[in-house]
Amino acid sequence: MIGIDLQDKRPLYLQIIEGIESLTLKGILKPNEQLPSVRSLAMDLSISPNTIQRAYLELEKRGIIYSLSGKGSFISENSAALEKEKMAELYRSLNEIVVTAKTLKISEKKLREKVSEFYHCGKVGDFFD
Amino acid sequence: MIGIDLQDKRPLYLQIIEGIESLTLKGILKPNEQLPSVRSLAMDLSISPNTIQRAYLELEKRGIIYSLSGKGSFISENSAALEKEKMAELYRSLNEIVVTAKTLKISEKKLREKVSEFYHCGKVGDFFD
Amino acid sequence: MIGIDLQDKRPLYLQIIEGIESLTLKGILKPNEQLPSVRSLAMDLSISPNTIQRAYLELEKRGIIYSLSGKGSFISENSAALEKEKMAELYRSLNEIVVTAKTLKISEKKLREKVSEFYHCGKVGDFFD
Amino acid sequence: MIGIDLQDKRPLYLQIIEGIESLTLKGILKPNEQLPSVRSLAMDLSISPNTIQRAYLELEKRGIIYSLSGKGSFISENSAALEKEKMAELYRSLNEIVVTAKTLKISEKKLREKVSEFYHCGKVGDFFD
DNA sequence: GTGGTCTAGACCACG
DNA sequence: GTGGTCTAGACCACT
Repeated sequence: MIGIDLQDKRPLYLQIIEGIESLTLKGILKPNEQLPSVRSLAMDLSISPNTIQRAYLELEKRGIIYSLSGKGSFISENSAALEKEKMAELYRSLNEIVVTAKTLKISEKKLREKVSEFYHCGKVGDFFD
Repeated sequence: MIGIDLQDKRPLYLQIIEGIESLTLKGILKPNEQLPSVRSLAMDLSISPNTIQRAYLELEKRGIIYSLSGKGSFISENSAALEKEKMAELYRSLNEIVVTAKTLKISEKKLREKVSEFYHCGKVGDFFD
Repeated sequence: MIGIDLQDKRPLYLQIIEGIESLTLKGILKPNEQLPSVRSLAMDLSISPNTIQRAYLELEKRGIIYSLSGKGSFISENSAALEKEKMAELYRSLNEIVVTAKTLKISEKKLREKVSEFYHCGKVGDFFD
Repeated sequence: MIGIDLQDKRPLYLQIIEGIESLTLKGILKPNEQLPSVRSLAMDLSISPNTIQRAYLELEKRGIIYSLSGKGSFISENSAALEKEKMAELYRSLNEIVVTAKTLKISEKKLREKVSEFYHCGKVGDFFD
């Protein structure tokens, strides 16, 4: 379900978080759906259960999932909040890029063209499947 | 000339590198201009000379500056190369963002509008003064 | 595994880099094999961990090794690239020597004879054991 | 007469030494010929007289030149010694290269071919004129 | 004075 | 335990 890249410089627990967030955004993981247990996911990905635990804890803190002791972890219902958060983050990045582009004297027109180009034939570098 | 942000998560030496690259791109630092010495910049920024040294070393390997033992460090001449490098990097980031935007179901139109908006009233998050 | 020579004029970190590159070329270090940790190698060689760290960092930038924070450092897989790089470097040196030999009026024949001589009974000045 | 390269990593005084040695080897500077004075050569090359002084001192120690106080510096007569020294140095380098070539599994035949190739069409990277 | 190398500590995030 | 960053000193060669 989630793919992790050991060569990736980002910490493993973050890759897992982003993987689950991504699956939730795409609607593959639905509200109240049960996540794999810490131990089984650790087995699947061949990494330490500690790392999974940490990811689940952080996801709970972010409100993406909720855990019921003895029962497991589940996707929470407020996926709308997640979506808003992600969009805000994306616009912040976009703003930064546009500002940098200006200092590089890239025209607004050129920038908008590039957006369209990438929108239709952008190569994906996705980490999840 | 260069400001550093201790709150920033990025390592100090990277902030210095990007600061000097930025000043070079903006034409504030001109080819063959002498940079502050390792020690004096360290004093100015109240950080260890070692950290400055590391930044200068990396800048030299990137071809942004050249250092002469016993004389000082200087901006190198091929700043055109730097500009191209930075543009490639920027387009890579933009591509990534556009792809993410698609998965968030943001329309191409909306994206282009945001670009224009940021282009004209983008708040700057600059590191220099 | 690696020996360093304090008498050698070249900086320690370079000796370490070349030591590991050499062991990799010779196939003694294999792809994905784990290197000694920064601290343990520092202890072994009785030098500062900082110096090892610097060498590992440079090796990673050269693509010889990859480092995973919290896990360790490993030989990377594209050792073919390393071999090509080393060969180009060697031919460059050889070219320089031949040119110098010409200014010293050493004949082509003499030079080729010397090559054969060294090829069969060349004394090694190796840094490893 | 001598060209120096400020960008070259080798110290200036060494570049001057090698420049004069090279001119001597080529027969351009003849035994007992007077060298430019420290001050005038410093002017010519736009560098500090200290640096020239250091080069001349070292050349005298090596027996390449001799100085008469109040009269100037002159090429000494034993240029044969210089030539032998340079040849020994060259063969040492060649030996080193051949040994390295063996570890790279370059055949003796290939190496001899390369020598001939470079001998006839070697691109020069000379520092003197 | 300059850059280049090195030491012997330290703290952090990660697994 | 690991690598990554940083400090506050030091010494060297060079100009």
